[in-house]
Amino acid sequence: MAQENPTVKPTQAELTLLNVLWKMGPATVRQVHDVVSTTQKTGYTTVLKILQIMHEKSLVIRDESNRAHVYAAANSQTQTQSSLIKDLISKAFGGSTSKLVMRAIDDSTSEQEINDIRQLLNSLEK
Amino acid sequence: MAQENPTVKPTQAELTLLNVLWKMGPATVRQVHDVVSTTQKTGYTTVLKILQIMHEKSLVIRDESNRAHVYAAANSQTQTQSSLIKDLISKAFGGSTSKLVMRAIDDSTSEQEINDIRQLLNSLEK
DNA sequence: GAGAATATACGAATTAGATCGTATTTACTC
DNA sequence: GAGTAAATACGATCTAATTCGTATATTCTC
Repeated sequence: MAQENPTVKPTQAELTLLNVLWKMGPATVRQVHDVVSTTQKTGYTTVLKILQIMHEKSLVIRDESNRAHVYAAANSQTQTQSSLIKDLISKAFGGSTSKLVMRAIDDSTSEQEINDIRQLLNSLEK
Repeated sequence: MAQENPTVKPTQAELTLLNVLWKMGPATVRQVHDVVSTTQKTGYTTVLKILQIMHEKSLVIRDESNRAHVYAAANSQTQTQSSLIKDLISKAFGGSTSKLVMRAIDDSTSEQEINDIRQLLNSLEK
């Protein structure tokens, strides 16, 4: 399952905007800003600038056919999650996925989460 | 299981040095540098500086009783791994541990890793 | 079509991370 | 105790991330 592009790791701020784009689908700067500004006090031009930088990095694609450009995530949420996990595993878990999984499970507190994981594992066993 | 300190998230370079300290135990700048320089071309004073900064941040403790200070990780590897996972879960998995676990398992490629995880799950079932 | 509203573009300021050179201090060695 | 070796301290540079102000361009609305 080779990655098409070398998968640039998004920064903190970039990830925040990607989360919005994954949830909403393609959106204008204003739409993205409206969403993020409900939880953060981020200026409109800040969101614009970050999206522009992300476009340079090919983290997003944009449709410039209208005055208000429409941005969309270039990579799927799943792809991005995978590359972030991979990065963490290599940097902090000596490359061992099972160590990360064990730690994540050990840390699970909520009963709901534990049940979810259990089901996940059951479906894996067959 | 409350955290004693507010758990500062180590940076990339800091994590590299922490990995050495966790493996070697308490060590001098020179010892740390000797190890990291086998895989990277990092200057001695760079390692020194980063350890000093980490000391300010309380990521490491140091024994100054001898001329060559002896540094040790302030938090366990397990603690640090947990906080890094927690951070990733909140930023990229909408707070869902099971989603992260699922993604990690889905991405597992090596047969060995898959077996390790399977065993981990079996031991969890009882 | 003048003016208001709204968009992008651009560049500056700030902060943090990473790197390293040089200065200074400390301790051995003869 | 003079000189060398080796340690820490300090500060400068460079880059990247983040933020936002201002300039400029476009489109609506009367």
